[in-house]
Amino acid sequence: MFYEVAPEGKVGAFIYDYDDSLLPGQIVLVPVSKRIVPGVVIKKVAQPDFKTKKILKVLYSKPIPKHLLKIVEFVHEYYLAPYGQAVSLVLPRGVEKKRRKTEQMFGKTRKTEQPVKNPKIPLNPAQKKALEGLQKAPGATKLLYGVTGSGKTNIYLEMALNAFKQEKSTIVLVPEIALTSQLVRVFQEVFRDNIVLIHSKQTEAERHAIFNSLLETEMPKIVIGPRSALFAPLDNIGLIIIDEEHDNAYHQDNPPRYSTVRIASFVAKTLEIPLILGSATPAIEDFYLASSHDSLVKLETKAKEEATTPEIKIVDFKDRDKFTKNRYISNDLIKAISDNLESGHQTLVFHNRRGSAPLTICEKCGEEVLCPNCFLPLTLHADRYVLHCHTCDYSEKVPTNCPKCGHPGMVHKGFGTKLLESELKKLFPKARIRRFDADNKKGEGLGVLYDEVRAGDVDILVGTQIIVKGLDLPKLATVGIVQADAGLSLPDYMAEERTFQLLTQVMGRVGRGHLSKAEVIIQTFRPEHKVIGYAMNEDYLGFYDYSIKKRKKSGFPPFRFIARVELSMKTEAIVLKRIRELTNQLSRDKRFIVSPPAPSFHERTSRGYTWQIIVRGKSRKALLEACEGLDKNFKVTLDPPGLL
DNA sequence: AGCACGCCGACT
DNA sequence: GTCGGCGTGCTC
Repeated sequence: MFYEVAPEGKVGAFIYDYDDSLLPGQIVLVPVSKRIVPGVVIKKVAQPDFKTKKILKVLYSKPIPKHLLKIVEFVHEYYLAPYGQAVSLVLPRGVEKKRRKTEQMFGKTRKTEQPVKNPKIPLNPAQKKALEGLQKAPGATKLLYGVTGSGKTNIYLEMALNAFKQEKSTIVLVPEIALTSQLVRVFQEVFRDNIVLIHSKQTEAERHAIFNSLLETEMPKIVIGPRSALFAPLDNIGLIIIDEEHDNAYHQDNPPRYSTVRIASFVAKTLEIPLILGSATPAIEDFYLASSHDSLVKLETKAKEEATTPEIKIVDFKDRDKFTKNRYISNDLIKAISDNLESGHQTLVFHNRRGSAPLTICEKCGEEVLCPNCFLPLTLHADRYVLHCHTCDYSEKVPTNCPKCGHPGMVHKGFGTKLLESELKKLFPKARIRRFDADNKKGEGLGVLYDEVRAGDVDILVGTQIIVKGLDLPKLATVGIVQADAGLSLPDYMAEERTFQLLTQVMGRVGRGHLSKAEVIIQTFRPEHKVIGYAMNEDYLGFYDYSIKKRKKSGFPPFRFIARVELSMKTEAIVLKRIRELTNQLSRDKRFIVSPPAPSFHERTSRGYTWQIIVRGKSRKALLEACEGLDKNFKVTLDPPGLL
């Protein structure tokens, strides 16, 4: 008998033969050229007119759930991903490996299960209304726009409980499990050991074991995990929840590039189950889609009344009178920090740039020190006195003389968290200052820091965006945003949305009802900028309105689909020639808007030059067809989560 | 991913 | 003319 099998890898689906009969979705081992790789049986086919190889082994007698096969098909078509890449999403890493015998994680029968006690989830009137709204909303995908502190988790719980009572499983997706301990805790209180957690610290073998148990079990489960948890091999899914649906972590940035929200929406539609997207700052795209499908539910009442509204102060960076004590830290922020030190409160100093200085240039000839591999500027790390590449990890000693003209005067431009840390140390020598960003060593995890900060062992916390996701710091009185407009001038239609979300998140660290004092100090070169205004007023709806009009006018998502087409070649001349030819060719098709060629973010690598164009079209089908026909040298990314 | 094939420059 | 560099395309 002959079967179409999609093997893992950068290949399509092939036809093999096998003596016994097989079911679509069975995981098998097949030979592909000289390698042996795992793959999934797609379907039975007629004998082809070429000689086929044999399926070597059947790894699982039970096929993976049908919706996972449909996901493979969907990702293949919707993102133009090779079958093999799509398959890699639904198989755990190392399925082909033999594992030592492990304890069954949970049994097949009801007896071994800890029953859920009959819990009553307290819902306030606003939450009840929102729940009803979600239940009534048409279609599968629904957006729960709930302001911070409105209690979205209780609604998730109630819906998951309803599904559970009907013997159905729920998948709860969170951006990063480490930062979601609160959500996990409340779910555990209700569902006990019916919860299956997936997190990044699990080993390949542990994940494999989880895969096996989920595939085997017939009991309803609550699977909580990052984006990959969407591919849990559950047969009886009744509900999918994506918390903080706007979060960047829901986009996979290595191939196959996909949006978790888009795939989940597809799954919900095919299984005819609800998908709940929850956020206080939904992605502009998703808010638009939800409101035009009448599936938007608003929850605008805060559950806890004690929460204090923060006092917000804007400091114009251009006004040097406000920076007489320090170049980067305003007098207002310095005053706030000293007040907090006196009263035993904490201050968070936020700046989304690591290192000491992002640029090192020769003061005479202007030569920039670049990474020899990536050709991107090297960042100064003054504590170790090295220049470091944040892209490839290359590092070198700081040159004393210009590598080009030999002039003995290199200057460092710009500033990062390490510089802020040392400035703060000078200003407050007695304060306990802690910096936290991606430069921290392994083992110095967020958890350790979090405990330290909660215990009150830290006075001033300096950090980048990794510090601000979901932390609840009871002694935090002031948040200082060092340069709120950093990132607003990037040539990317997503730049404003990302800045708004980041600012909202940073500001949200304060005023959570622990202290009577809650203060945000926003330093910016552009105090008049609309986005900063919406963020400081916590006006998501205003920001949405402003953004959607802009998107409509300029023809960006959700009004057009985007494809980014990149070309890498060894010489710049050839790249330019060929990408210009492509631009002209695509521009002739009136269904597309083609941006002029621009150097990619990683413009030069040691292997060559990369340029890109952005193609936009109202019809995804037309866009897919145009991209499908391109020469293989062109690398296509559909729906890139940004242009850079 | 890994490997064969084939086109082009360098060299005995 | 031959060796080998690597760019290109295929794997059922």
